[in-house]
Amino acid sequence: MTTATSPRELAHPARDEIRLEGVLHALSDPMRLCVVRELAAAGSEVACSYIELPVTKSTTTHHFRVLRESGVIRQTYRGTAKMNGIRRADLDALFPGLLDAVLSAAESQAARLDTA
Amino acid sequence: MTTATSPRELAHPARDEIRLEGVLHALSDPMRLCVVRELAAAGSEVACSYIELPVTKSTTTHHFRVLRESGVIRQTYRGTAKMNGIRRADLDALFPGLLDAVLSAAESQAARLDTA
DNA sequence: CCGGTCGTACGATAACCTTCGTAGTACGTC
DNA sequence: GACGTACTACGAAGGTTATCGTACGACCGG
Repeated sequence: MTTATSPRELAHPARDEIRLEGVLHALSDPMRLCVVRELAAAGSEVACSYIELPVTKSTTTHHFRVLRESGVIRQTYRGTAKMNGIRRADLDALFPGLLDAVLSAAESQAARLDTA
Repeated sequence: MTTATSPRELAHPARDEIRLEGVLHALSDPMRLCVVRELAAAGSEVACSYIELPVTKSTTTHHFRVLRESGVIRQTYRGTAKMNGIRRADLDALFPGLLDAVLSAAESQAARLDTA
Protein backbone atom coordinates (compact mmCIF):
# COMPACT_ATOMS: atom_id res chain seq x y z
CA MET A 1 0.00 0.00 0.00
CA THR A 2 1.48 3.25 -1.05
CA THR A 3 0.68 6.56 0.60
CA ALA A 4 -2.05 7.32 -1.93
CA THR A 5 0.23 9.34 -4.23
CA SER A 6 2.98 7.50 -6.04
CA PRO A 7 4.06 9.72 -8.96
CA ARG A 8 5.92 7.12 -10.95
CA GLU A 9 5.72 9.40 -13.93
CA LEU A 10 8.15 12.29 -14.18
CA ALA A 11 7.23 15.71 -15.51
CA HIS A 12 9.02 16.73 -18.70
CA PRO A 13 8.58 19.91 -20.72
CA ALA A 14 7.11 19.38 -24.16
CA ARG A 15 9.31 20.17 -27.10
CA ASP A 16 7.81 23.59 -27.68
CA GLU A 17 8.16 24.44 -24.02
CA ILE A 18 11.94 24.13 -24.07
CA ARG A 19 13.66 27.51 -23.80
CA LEU A 20 17.10 28.30 -25.09
CA GLU A 21 17.99 30.26 -21.97
CA GLY A 22 17.03 27.33 -19.80
CA VAL A 23 19.13 24.92 -21.82
CA LEU A 24 22.13 27.23 -21.74
CA HIS A 25 21.75 27.73 -18.02
CA ALA A 26 21.50 23.99 -17.43
CA LEU A 27 24.67 23.42 -19.43
CA SER A 28 26.59 26.25 -17.77
CA ASP A 29 27.19 24.26 -14.57
CA PRO A 30 30.35 22.11 -14.59
CA MET A 31 28.61 19.17 -12.91
CA ARG A 32 25.74 19.15 -15.33
CA LEU A 33 27.96 19.65 -18.34
CA CYS A 34 29.92 16.62 -17.17
CA VAL A 35 26.72 14.60 -16.91
CA VAL A 36 25.63 15.59 -20.40
CA ARG A 37 29.01 14.71 -21.82
CA GLU A 38 28.91 11.26 -20.27
CA LEU A 39 25.35 10.70 -21.43
CA ALA A 40 26.32 11.70 -24.95
CA ALA A 41 29.34 9.42 -24.85
CA ALA A 42 27.26 6.51 -23.57
CA GLY A 43 24.79 6.94 -26.41
CA SER A 44 22.02 4.92 -24.86
CA GLU A 45 20.20 5.42 -21.59
CA VAL A 46 22.15 4.97 -18.38
CA ALA A 47 21.26 4.96 -14.72
CA CYS A 48 21.93 7.92 -12.44
CA SER A 49 24.46 5.93 -10.44
CA TYR A 50 26.40 5.15 -13.60
CA ILE A 51 27.76 8.68 -13.62
CA GLU A 52 30.02 9.44 -10.69
CA LEU A 53 30.13 12.99 -9.46
CA PRO A 54 32.16 14.41 -6.58
CA VAL A 55 29.02 15.41 -4.72
CA THR A 56 26.46 13.67 -2.55
CA LYS A 57 23.47 11.80 -3.88
CA SER A 58 20.99 14.51 -3.07
CA THR A 59 23.01 17.04 -5.00
CA THR A 60 23.19 14.64 -7.92
CA THR A 61 19.42 14.29 -7.84
CA HIS A 62 19.13 18.06 -7.91
CA HIS A 63 21.31 18.39 -11.02
CA PHE A 64 19.45 15.66 -12.85
CA ARG A 65 16.24 17.43 -12.09
CA VAL A 66 17.51 20.72 -13.48
CA LEU A 67 18.55 18.92 -16.65
CA ARG A 68 15.18 17.24 -16.95
CA GLU A 69 13.12 20.37 -16.27
CA SER A 70 15.10 22.39 -18.78
CA GLY A 71 14.42 19.75 -21.42
CA VAL A 72 17.97 18.52 -21.91
CA ILE A 73 17.45 14.94 -20.73
CA ARG A 74 14.59 12.50 -20.43
CA GLN A 75 14.22 10.37 -17.32
CA THR A 76 12.24 7.17 -16.98
CA TYR A 77 11.95 4.72 -14.15
CA ARG A 78 13.04 1.16 -14.79
CA GLY A 79 12.73 -0.89 -11.66
CA THR A 80 14.88 0.53 -8.91
CA ALA A 81 16.99 2.49 -11.36
CA LYS A 82 16.18 5.70 -13.19
CA MET A 83 17.38 5.78 -16.75
CA ASN A 84 18.63 9.00 -18.32
CA GLY A 85 19.00 9.90 -21.96
CA ILE A 86 19.65 13.09 -23.89
CA ARG A 87 16.67 14.50 -25.80
CA ARG A 88 18.75 14.80 -28.90
CA ALA A 89 15.87 14.71 -31.36
CA ASP A 90 14.05 17.55 -29.59
CA LEU A 91 17.17 19.64 -29.11
CA ASP A 92 18.38 19.16 -32.68
CA ALA A 93 14.96 20.11 -34.00
CA LEU A 94 14.71 23.24 -31.88
CA PHE A 95 18.34 24.38 -31.90
CA PRO A 96 20.19 22.78 -34.82
CA GLY A 97 23.86 22.29 -34.18
CA LEU A 98 23.77 23.68 -30.67
CA LEU A 99 24.22 20.45 -28.75
CA ASP A 100 27.00 19.23 -31.00
CA ALA A 101 28.77 22.58 -30.77
CA VAL A 102 28.60 22.51 -26.99
CA LEU A 103 29.78 18.92 -26.79
CA SER A 104 32.74 19.39 -29.09
CA ALA A 105 33.60 22.65 -27.34
CA ALA A 106 33.55 20.87 -23.99
CA GLU A 107 35.75 18.11 -25.34
CA SER A 108 38.34 20.41 -26.84
CA GLN A 109 38.41 22.54 -23.71
CA ALA A 110 38.89 19.45 -21.53
CA ALA A 111 41.79 18.35 -23.72
CA ARG A 112 43.24 21.85 -23.62
CA LEU A 113 43.08 22.05 -19.85
CA ASP A 114 44.44 18.55 -19.35
CA THR A 115 47.59 19.06 -21.33
CA ALA A 116 48.20 22.48 -19.84
CA MET B 1 44.51 65.76 -12.84
CA THR B 2 43.05 62.40 -12.19
CA THR B 3 42.78 60.86 -8.76
CA ALA B 4 46.03 58.94 -9.23
CA THR B 5 44.26 55.85 -10.53
CA SER B 6 42.43 56.19 -13.81
CA PRO B 7 41.89 52.68 -15.18
CA ARG B 8 41.13 53.65 -18.72
CA GLU B 9 41.98 50.12 -19.74
CA LEU B 10 39.44 47.38 -19.11
CA ALA B 11 40.37 43.89 -17.99
CA HIS B 12 39.61 41.19 -20.52
CA PRO B 13 40.35 37.49 -20.26
CA ALA B 14 42.92 36.24 -22.74
CA ARG B 15 41.72 33.79 -25.33
CA ASP B 16 42.98 30.76 -23.44
CA GLU B 17 41.37 31.99 -20.23
CA ILE B 18 37.87 31.86 -21.69
CA ARG B 19 35.83 29.01 -20.22
CA LEU B 20 32.91 27.34 -21.91
CA GLU B 21 30.89 27.28 -18.71
CA GLY B 22 31.37 31.01 -18.30
CA VAL B 23 30.29 31.73 -21.85
CA LEU B 24 27.20 29.55 -21.51
CA HIS B 25 26.31 31.20 -18.24
CA ALA B 26 26.73 34.65 -19.74
CA LEU B 27 24.43 33.73 -22.61
CA SER B 28 21.81 32.09 -20.40
CA ASP B 29 20.42 35.43 -19.20
CA PRO B 30 17.69 36.92 -21.40
CA MET B 31 19.08 40.45 -21.13
CA ARG B 32 22.57 39.43 -22.08
CA LEU B 33 21.38 37.17 -24.86
CA CYS B 34 19.47 40.14 -26.22
CA VAL B 35 22.60 42.28 -26.06
CA VAL B 36 24.65 39.68 -27.88
CA ARG B 37 22.02 39.31 -30.56
CA GLU B 38 21.98 43.05 -31.18
CA LEU B 39 25.75 43.25 -31.22
CA ALA B 40 25.88 40.42 -33.73
CA ALA B 41 23.24 42.10 -35.86
CA ALA B 42 25.10 45.41 -35.74
CA GLY B 43 28.28 43.77 -36.92
CA SER B 44 30.59 46.54 -35.87
CA GLU B 45 31.18 48.06 -32.47
CA VAL B 46 28.39 50.00 -30.84
CA ALA B 47 28.07 52.07 -27.71
CA CYS B 48 26.38 50.75 -24.58
CA SER B 49 23.59 53.27 -24.92
CA TYR B 50 22.85 52.04 -28.43
CA ILE B 51 21.19 48.96 -27.01
CA GLU B 52 18.05 49.68 -25.06
CA LEU B 53 17.16 47.37 -22.22
CA PRO B 54 14.18 47.58 -19.86
CA VAL B 55 16.46 48.04 -16.86
CA THR B 56 18.37 50.88 -15.30
CA LYS B 57 21.82 51.96 -16.39
CA SER B 58 23.61 50.35 -13.49
CA THR B 59 22.03 47.02 -14.29
CA THR B 60 23.03 47.45 -17.91
CA THR B 61 26.59 48.11 -16.81
CA HIS B 62 26.49 44.93 -14.75
CA HIS B 63 25.39 42.80 -17.71
CA PHE B 64 28.01 44.27 -19.99
CA ARG B 65 30.63 43.50 -17.39
CA VAL B 66 29.53 39.87 -17.12
CA LEU B 67 29.74 39.57 -20.88
CA ARG B 68 33.19 41.13 -20.93
CA GLU B 69 34.60 39.09 -18.04
CA SER B 70 33.34 35.86 -19.54
CA GLY B 71 35.09 36.71 -22.80
CA VAL B 72 32.04 37.13 -24.98
CA ILE B 73 32.50 40.81 -25.83
CA ARG B 74 35.35 43.29 -25.98
CA GLN B 75 34.93 46.77 -24.58
CA THR B 76 37.02 49.80 -25.37
CA TYR B 77 36.67 53.41 -24.39
CA ARG B 78 36.24 55.93 -27.13
CA GLY B 79 35.84 59.35 -25.64
CA THR B 80 32.80 59.45 -23.43
CA ALA B 81 31.32 56.35 -24.99
CA LYS B 82 32.30 52.72 -24.46
CA MET B 83 32.27 50.62 -27.58
CA ASN B 84 31.26 46.97 -27.51
CA GLY B 85 31.96 44.22 -29.98
CA ILE B 86 31.66 40.46 -30.00
CA ARG B 87 34.94 38.56 -29.77
CA ARG B 88 33.97 36.41 -32.70
CA ALA B 89 37.48 35.42 -33.70
CA ASP B 90 38.32 34.18 -30.22
CA LEU B 91 35.03 32.40 -29.72
CA ASP B 92 35.10 30.75 -33.14
CA ALA B 93 38.64 29.57 -32.55
CA LEU B 94 37.87 28.13 -29.14
CA PHE B 95 34.35 26.81 -29.71
CA PRO B 96 33.72 26.40 -33.44
CA GLY B 97 30.11 26.81 -34.40
CA LEU B 98 28.92 27.55 -30.90
CA LEU B 99 28.20 31.24 -31.30
CA ASP B 100 26.42 30.77 -34.61
CA ALA B 101 24.37 27.91 -33.20
CA VAL B 102 23.29 30.04 -30.24
CA LEU B 103 22.49 33.04 -32.41
CA SER B 104 20.40 31.11 -34.90
CA ALA B 105 18.71 29.24 -32.06
CA ALA B 106 17.84 32.54 -30.40
CA GLU B 107 16.47 33.90 -33.65
CA SER B 108 14.31 30.90 -34.42
CA GLN B 109 13.02 30.82 -30.86
CA ALA B 110 12.16 34.51 -30.98
CA ALA B 111 10.26 33.94 -34.22
CA ARG B 112 8.53 30.93 -32.75
CA LEU B 113 7.41 32.81 -29.64
CA ASP B 114 6.34 35.88 -31.58
CA THR B 115 3.95 34.05 -33.87
CA ALA B 116 2.57 31.91 -31.07
C1' DC C 1 8.81 -10.81 4.86
C1' DC C 2 13.64 -8.64 5.22
C1' DG C 3 17.45 -6.51 3.77
C1' DG C 4 19.91 -3.92 0.46
C1' DT C 5 20.24 -0.72 -3.23
C1' DC C 6 18.63 3.29 -5.67
C1' DG C 7 16.81 7.42 -5.72
C1' DT C 8 13.58 11.34 -3.43
C1' DA C 9 11.91 14.88 -0.17
C1' DC C 10 12.68 18.20 3.05
C1' DG C 11 15.05 21.47 5.77
C1' DA C 12 19.07 24.27 6.31
C1' DT C 13 22.96 27.06 4.97
C1' DA C 14 25.98 29.73 2.43
C1' DA C 15 27.01 31.65 -1.76
C1' DC C 16 25.62 33.89 -5.80
C1' DC C 17 22.86 36.75 -9.03
C1' DT C 18 19.83 40.42 -10.53
C1' DT C 19 18.20 44.62 -9.70
C1' DC C 20 18.03 49.12 -7.90
C1' DG C 21 19.40 53.94 -6.09
C1' DT C 22 22.75 57.20 -5.19
C1' DA C 23 26.98 59.28 -5.73
C1' DG C 24 30.89 59.90 -8.46
C1' DT C 25 34.47 60.01 -12.49
C1' DA C 26 35.95 60.78 -17.35
C1' DC C 27 35.23 63.21 -21.54
C1' DG C 28 33.74 66.55 -24.97
C1' DT C 29 31.70 71.20 -25.71
C1' DC C 30 30.71 75.82 -24.89
C1' DG D 1 36.39 76.73 -16.22
C1' DA D 2 31.38 75.15 -16.29
C1' DC D 3 28.00 72.06 -17.95
C1' DG D 4 25.95 67.93 -19.79
C1' DT D 5 26.49 63.19 -21.22
C1' DA D 6 28.09 58.45 -20.70
C1' DC D 7 29.34 55.21 -17.85
C1' DT D 8 31.09 53.31 -13.09
C1' DA D 9 31.42 52.08 -8.14
C1' DC D 10 29.39 50.98 -4.08
C1' DG D 11 26.02 49.35 -1.06
C1' DA D 12 21.78 46.96 -0.30
C1' DA D 13 17.57 44.16 -0.91
C1' DG D 14 15.48 40.16 -2.76
C1' DG D 15 15.43 35.98 -5.00
C1' DT D 16 17.72 31.84 -6.79
C1' DT D 17 21.16 28.16 -6.60
C1' DA D 18 24.40 24.56 -4.96
C1' DT D 19 25.42 21.86 -1.43
C1' DC D 20 24.79 18.96 2.47
C1' DG D 21 22.58 15.66 6.05
C1' DT D 22 18.99 12.93 7.42
C1' DA D 23 14.97 10.49 6.82
C1' DC D 24 11.96 8.28 3.73
C1' DG D 25 9.73 5.48 -0.32
C1' DA D 26 10.19 2.13 -4.24
C1' DC D 27 11.94 -1.98 -6.08
C1' DC D 28 14.45 -6.51 -6.47
C1' DG D 29 16.46 -10.73 -4.51
C1' DG D 30 16.52 -14.22 -1.13
